[in-house]
This record gives sequence, C-alpha cells and structure tokens, in this order.
Amino acid sequence: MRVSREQVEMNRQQILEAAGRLFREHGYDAVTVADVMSAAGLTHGGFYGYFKSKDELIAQTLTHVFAQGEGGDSDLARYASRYLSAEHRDNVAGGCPTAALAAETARQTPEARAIMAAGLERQIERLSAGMHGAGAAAARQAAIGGWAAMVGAVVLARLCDDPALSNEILTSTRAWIGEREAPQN
Amino acid sequence: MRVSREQVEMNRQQILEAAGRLFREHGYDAVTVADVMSAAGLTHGGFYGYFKSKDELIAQTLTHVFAQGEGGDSDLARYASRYLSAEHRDNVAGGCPTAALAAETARQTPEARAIMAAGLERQIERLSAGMHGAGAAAARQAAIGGWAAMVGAVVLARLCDDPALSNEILTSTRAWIGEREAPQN
DNA sequence: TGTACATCAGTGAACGCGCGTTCACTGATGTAC
DNA sequence: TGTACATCAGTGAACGCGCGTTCACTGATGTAC
Repeated sequence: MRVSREQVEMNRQQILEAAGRLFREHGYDAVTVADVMSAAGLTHGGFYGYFKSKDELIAQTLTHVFAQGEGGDSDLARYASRYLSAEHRDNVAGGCPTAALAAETARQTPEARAIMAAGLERQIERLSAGMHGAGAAAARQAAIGGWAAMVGAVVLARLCDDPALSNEILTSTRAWIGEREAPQN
Repeated sequence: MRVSREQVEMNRQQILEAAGRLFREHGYDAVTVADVMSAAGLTHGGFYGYFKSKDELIAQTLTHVFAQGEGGDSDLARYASRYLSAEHRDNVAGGCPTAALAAETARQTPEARAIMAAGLERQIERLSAGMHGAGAAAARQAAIGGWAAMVGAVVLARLCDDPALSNEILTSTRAWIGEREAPQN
C-alpha cells in the first residue's frame, strides 16, 4: 500500500533514528535489518526501497547521528562535565556514537570509517576553538588529549559492573582533565 | 585420530592464541569458530572437545590474552610511550585487548565483561603503584585519567585513514599526558 | 618389554536456524484528462 | 473539481548462504596384562 511522500520522508527518519539507537546499544552485527525496520514500525521487506544494503544503512545512520549530535558546548570543562556524567554513561542508545561504536566502525566499510573520522576531526576543531588562553597548537593538543580521555573513560566506565569503580573512572577522569586545563595560564 | 596429551595442551594454546589475534583484529561476531580452528591448524568439528560454546571461548581467550599481556612497565610515561606508538596502533591483532574489544565486550556475557573489568582494575592498580611523588588518591586519579586517555587515543588513531591525523592523536595525547605528570611535584 | 584392547582427539558431513536480500503482489497515492 | 488509471511504498513469503553446534566414524594413543 503506497503512502504519501511526507510519510516516506518520515519513515526514512524513523528508520535512521531506530538504527542509530539500536546500533549504539547492540553494535552493528547484532542488529538485523528486520530489527531496525520493526523498531521503525515497518516490515523488513520494505528496507530496500530506502537503502541498497545494510552497509549503506550503517553509513547513512552514522551521518544522521553525527549531524544531530554536533553543535554542542565547545568549552572543554563544561563539555566533559556532561560527557563524563552517569547519565551519559547509562544512555548508550542515545549517547556519543564514538564511545559506542568507534572500534567497530574501524572494521566497517571505508565509507563508514570516513564518516566517523570526519566527525572526529570536527570535534577536535570545535574543542580547540573553545580553548581559552592558549596558543593554537597547545589548544589543539589539549582538545585531542581531553577528547581521547573522555572517549576512553566512557568506554571503560560502561565495561564495569561495579558501580563504584565505574563512577570513579568518570569522576577521576573529569578531575584529571580539569586539573590539566585550569592552571594552564 | 587421537593425539598425545602434550599435543592436546599445545592445540589448546594454539586455539587461544589464534582466537586472541582474530578477535582483536575482526571483533567477536566477525570471527567464526571455523576461522579460529583453521588458524590453529585444526578442523572445526574438534572445537567442542575444547570449549562448550563460542561464548566460553571468548571468556577463556580474554583470560589468556590478559594473562600474557600483564606485568609490563608500571611507569606511566614509559608505558604511554609504547602504548601510544605507531607500532602498537598498527598491531591490532597483537595489541591491547581493551583498545580493540572493550566496547564490544561490554555487550558480551557477564563472564566476559567481568574478566575484562578485572583486567582494568589490575591495570589501574599497576599504574597507580608506579606513580612517583604523589599521594595515593592523586596517583590513582592520574592512573585512571592517563589510562582512559591512552585507550581512547588508540581507538581514535585506528579509526583515521589520514596518517597525519592518526599520528597527531598519538603524539598529542602522549605529550598531554606527559605535561600533566612531569611538573606535578 | 611386548602385545591386545579400550579410549578418545580429530575429521568432515549434516542439522537447524537466522541472516541479508529478492520478489510477486496489494492497495493507497498521485496524475492526466 | 471529478474520475480513471498508472505509479510505487509497503507486505510477507521465499531464496541462498553461512553460522554454531552435533554426531558417527577413524585411527593413533594410552593402558592392562
């Protein structure tokens, strides 16, 4: 049964939204095309009217998730405060795609790798630009170091079953980044 | 054809060794039981004489890889120097299991999670113990922050197709960790 | 120490099963007059 | 504006295929005498 053009566009967004959440939560391999379509309220057969393969869905989903996730705070300390929160750690499906999927994406198609790598470069530039009171080179270095620490900390915090250790990783990394930044100038 | 007891033990080690390399390089899902057995020089049918499931192989492989990877340098700066090298970045199959598999392991069985989480706790303790000229709490905080930054940096560096950006992530993170540590006392 | 037999590690075919993908069909939408 | 028809988004069954796992069989190893 044919649906309206607006409905088609809405369905496309629903599919990308569902895929974004499912991929972050379970990884690319564990999520099936049928899972995504079902979460979007459709049946699996219609998938290939929207995408020509699961790999294309992965690439377009990454583009979609990065597009809506960017434009946040460019101040490192404030960004880290939210990034290294228990809320973000516990919100895998709606959280940072890099923390959830970077290692797996490195094994995906060149297209998927390139999309995430481009997001990484923009993130470094955003955090560099928000760094106050430091030269451009020092700012970029601090942006890279701080971003690496944030991503690593969330990955490690999500691995821990012990909530005390998990929380310690978040708060210690946050403090560690803060110490590095504050007394700089 | 039955083989000797020593051969059985050697085969077991070969299977764990092959699984360790293949899982780190390709991820758990992309590596099949037949891939592992073939890499170990055996046929897939014999697998269940060694392990009762693929999940058990994953857990025992993590134990094996962590066991042989630990006992390294406990000085943060020297450890970071090797960890954040191009050699380590390019050696996924033989490199740090946490950088290669942490996010995926968080989605595996409780047993696999627990094994990697235990490795994380030991790593934090090792780096804390190697921290000179700081109180116990500050040492542990620096160990956690430094370790998170190292893991994050290797994950991000492996994602980049652009070698300049990839190298920059490694060297900037290394410098950033070094700055934080050296002028401390 | 040698021999006969029981054990069991390894083999490879076979099993369900679920995956990505395809396709004939349906019926609401969009369009031509 | 209304009507008749063409279009095409969505459905669900079906397709190969490869996966984890099982199993009957083989033949070298280990053991009892």
